[in-house]
Amino acid sequence: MIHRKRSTYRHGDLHRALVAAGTELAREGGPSAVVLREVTRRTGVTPNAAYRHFADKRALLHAVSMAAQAELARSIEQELSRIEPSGDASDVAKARLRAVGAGYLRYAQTQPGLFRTAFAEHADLRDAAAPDSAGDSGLTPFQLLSAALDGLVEAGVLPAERRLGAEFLAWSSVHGLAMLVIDGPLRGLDEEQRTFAARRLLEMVEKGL
Amino acid sequence: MIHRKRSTYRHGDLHRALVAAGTELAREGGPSAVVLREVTRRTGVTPNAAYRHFADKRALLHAVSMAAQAELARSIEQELSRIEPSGDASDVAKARLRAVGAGYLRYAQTQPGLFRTAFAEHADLRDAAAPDSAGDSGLTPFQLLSAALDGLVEAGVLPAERRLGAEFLAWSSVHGLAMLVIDGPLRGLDEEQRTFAARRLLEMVEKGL
DNA sequence: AACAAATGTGAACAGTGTCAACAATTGTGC
DNA sequence: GCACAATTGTTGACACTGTTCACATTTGTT
Repeated sequence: MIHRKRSTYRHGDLHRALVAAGTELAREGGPSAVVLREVTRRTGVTPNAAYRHFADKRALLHAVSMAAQAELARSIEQELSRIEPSGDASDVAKARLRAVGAGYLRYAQTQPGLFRTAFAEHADLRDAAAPDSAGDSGLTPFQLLSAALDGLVEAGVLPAERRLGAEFLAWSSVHGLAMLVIDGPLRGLDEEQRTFAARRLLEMVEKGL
Repeated sequence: MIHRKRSTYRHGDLHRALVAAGTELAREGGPSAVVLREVTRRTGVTPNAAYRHFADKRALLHAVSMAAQAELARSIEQELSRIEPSGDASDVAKARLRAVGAGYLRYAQTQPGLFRTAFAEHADLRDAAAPDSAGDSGLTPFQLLSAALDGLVEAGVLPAERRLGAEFLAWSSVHGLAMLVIDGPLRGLDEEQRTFAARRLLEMVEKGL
């Protein structure tokens, strides 16, 4: 067998390239669309090359999931940056919590494939604090939510004794709406209905927390 | 080629048998575990036999999903049957809404594989009203929730102007908690923490609706 | 310069969903 | 009764997937 010099040796940053290709696939078709052979195909490399950087297909998908969570974090951060510091501290604190929810929901609707990928493969609570899944601020979606809730307590809006486990309640509500809207039974709602449902839901959380 | 009499002809009710086998697979390993060839293997039939009853693998999975929703409905119904009619009508109405949520969450934790299957394949709002996904009472999970909310309005607990879209809010919260607990980042919570979170969540919904 | 580690390729295997052609059973019109 | 069509299953094949093992080539180390 003749072997000439290979041009595609030492790709340079194959790890990152594979994650990037997988992310694009997930963006278009969700977690099931990220198939190992297609990822390597798009990267211009042999299927087995992926095994030098990831133990499994699952490991690759996990990396893509982390990247998706980071994008989600940036969506939240963007929403947070919109709010202007008014005089009332409690109003600002409330606005920040709503911004977290709004950013979460906006990302789910804008990038349903990646959103589903972010939570498809079993993510641990450790992942929710891993730097891979953090946005530009260095905080993960979960940490951004926690910070908003802390702010609510500091501003005196939320009693301290209700703070414990509050992220679970807020997260559940928003996450559930996102899931039901993008591929659950609430799919097919038009833009107006969705924003209405989102607003009502965030009001419910604020009131019922 | 010699062809003798076949013993496995006219299975009788292959359609139902396939759904049953698929349901068992989903129960053990979630939606990804229901693989067409294994389903037919367990039913003692050739892979292609399934194509006489289902257009696709997706169609088979959809049927399993409907069956899972029916089981979910029965879990809710069981929880509803536990509540005794006390004197106060508003207390009963509130208890019924909590029962719907409790049955939902209990099923998600008891049968995570089937629960995930119920909402894995894109379910329409039509499916939420289809008789295939109804429990013994003839109502689907969504319809059971709607009925509970109607009861809340009748009892004067929930103002009528807040009734519109209320199922989406309640459903989102409970569904989100279920998802996060069974394979989301909230996995690993022990029994006590889960029931605590469930109680707090249902309180939040009742208060914030 | 010799050698080991890292990073890619090639060939192969079991397993999957699906299709086209065929066969056996069951039902139907005369 | 009986030819004939519809139903329901089987056989064989194909393209595709994730993964393993052996091998080749490049890069880093002593």
